[in-house]
Amino acid sequence: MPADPLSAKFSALADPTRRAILARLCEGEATVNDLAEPFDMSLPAVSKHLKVLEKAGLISRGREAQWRPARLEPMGLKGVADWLEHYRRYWDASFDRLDAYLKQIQKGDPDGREH
Amino acid sequence: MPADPLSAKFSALADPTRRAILARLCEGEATVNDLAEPFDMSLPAVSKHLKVLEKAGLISRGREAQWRPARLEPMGLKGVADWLEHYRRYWDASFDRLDAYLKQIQKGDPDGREH
DNA sequence: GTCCTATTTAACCAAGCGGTTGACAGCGGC
DNA sequence: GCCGCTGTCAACCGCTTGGTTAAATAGGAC
Repeated sequence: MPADPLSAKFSALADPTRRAILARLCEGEATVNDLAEPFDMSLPAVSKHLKVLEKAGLISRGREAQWRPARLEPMGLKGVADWLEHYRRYWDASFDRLDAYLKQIQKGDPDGREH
Repeated sequence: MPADPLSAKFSALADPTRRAILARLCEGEATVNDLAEPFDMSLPAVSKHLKVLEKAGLISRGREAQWRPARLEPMGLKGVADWLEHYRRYWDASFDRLDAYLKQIQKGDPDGREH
């Protein structure tokens, strides 16, 4: 893990291929070949993606004969979730306002003149 | 917003400077000069960071005379939170196991032989 | 108009990223 | 030992990123 784990995690997640790999790993362990199968991409490319995910602490890898299965690292995303949690109140509040507005419309007050 | 909003958001968040800017904007609107003040960085650099955040839908900007104040876009992070939510059960489960293990230790069963 | 402040644009640069191909290493089967 | 499979390493390439400086734009004050 680098000096700034949070940046590493966000950066790792900023790629659709890597997010798809994570989604696939929710179903259980997988080899590099398994993971590469859905993508139009060479094996070394997938291997690099796995290394990024591993360095970010989002997956871990085992060794069974010539296979190096990858698995989800369950606590990996917790740091991201904790960071996000500080901001939850902003979109919650915003959603509440939107919700109130929609209820106002239903009452036949589309301009929100009531407030 | 680009073709892949989620990637744009994660990518925008993968920079400590930009996360610090978001944190600062929690306290309210701020001008580019305000935002640049804590950083050892030129103004155009901050301006670029703001553009990244804006394109990711995490902030929006106004126009008041020659100032272009930035403010938090409340719903901006919701997409990220929704994506993360799918994975919550993984770290929750992991935490529960850790919790159970700690309780086991307290009971004087450090090797977890009970299970 | 002229000056001052706030901010963006343009051009540039070094470093990193995402991909490729080709060679190499680990391991089981024969 | 040798083949075949799985995976990584190394070198390379084009594009993006995060920063710089210098010049341009926008708007208020005078």
